[in-house]
Amino acid sequence: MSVAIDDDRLSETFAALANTTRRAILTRLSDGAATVNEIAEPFAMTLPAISKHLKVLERVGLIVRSRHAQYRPCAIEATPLEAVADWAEQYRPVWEARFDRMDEHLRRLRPEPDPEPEPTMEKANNHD
Amino acid sequence: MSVAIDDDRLSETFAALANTTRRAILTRLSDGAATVNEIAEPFAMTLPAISKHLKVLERVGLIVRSRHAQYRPCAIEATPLEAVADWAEQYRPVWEARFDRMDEHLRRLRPEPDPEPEPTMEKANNHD
DNA sequence: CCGGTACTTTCCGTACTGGTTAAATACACA
DNA sequence: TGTGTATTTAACCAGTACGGAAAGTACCGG
Repeated sequence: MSVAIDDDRLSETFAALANTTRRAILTRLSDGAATVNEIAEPFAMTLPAISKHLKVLERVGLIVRSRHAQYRPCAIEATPLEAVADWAEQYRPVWEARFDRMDEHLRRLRPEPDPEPEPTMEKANNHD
Repeated sequence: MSVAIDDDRLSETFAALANTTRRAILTRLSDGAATVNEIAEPFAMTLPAISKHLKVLERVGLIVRSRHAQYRPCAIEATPLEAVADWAEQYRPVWEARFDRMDEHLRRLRPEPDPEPEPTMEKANNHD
């Protein structure tokens, strides 16, 4: 099941996850939805700071919010994490074969008595 | 195979991945190691900019570098991506069970106000 | 209306990011 | 030695991120 998302979106998602507080909030919410005050309680920072973190998480779709009286309960929405997992999984073959690549490259850079005059490296560039 | 890394390290890794150029570099390197000039070639930015991106990737262990004459070839090192995949996978039950956690929470948040004054909001200095 | 609770917004300081240009470093080769 | 190539460092700048304090908004209940 591929849930690939736009490249910029993926950047924003990674940026949202690049913060221990925000990841801790997601952990908290995976146990069930909570209000802002409930979420803030374990953290040593002010409510506005938490509010801003929630805004970041909401912006990338990692949480959804509703309203009930004064309360603005938050629930986790993990779909973007599936995209993150999918993105990382594409490198599984790389981390499972974790050797050789540098050696192979050095072999190309430093040919033996091979008649290759310069280390002009071919650009096997199938990216973009 | 669990490759959990510590929380700050994970933040740095996510931060390193929160940039399309750096992710494109990883894509390029998954096809094989390359020198800095080879890596820079497809990008519309100067060499120093690429050099800094490589430094970020190296710092979190996403690439390793060696030296050969003037060349500083880079190779991908995908182990941190396994940690990222593992971290995201922990939320699989959440994204697979798309039942409504919000509803359940709203049910718990019944209109009974429960007026308990809780002014406990100590602010230490846990900057992240 | 008022007062209280639950948040959010605004403003501000500080620090980091991502890019630039110019200069420095490192190495190979003639 | 000097020149060319590969790459990094330094200095700088605009924009953004993360925190706090204070003020603003929204809703409820009397």
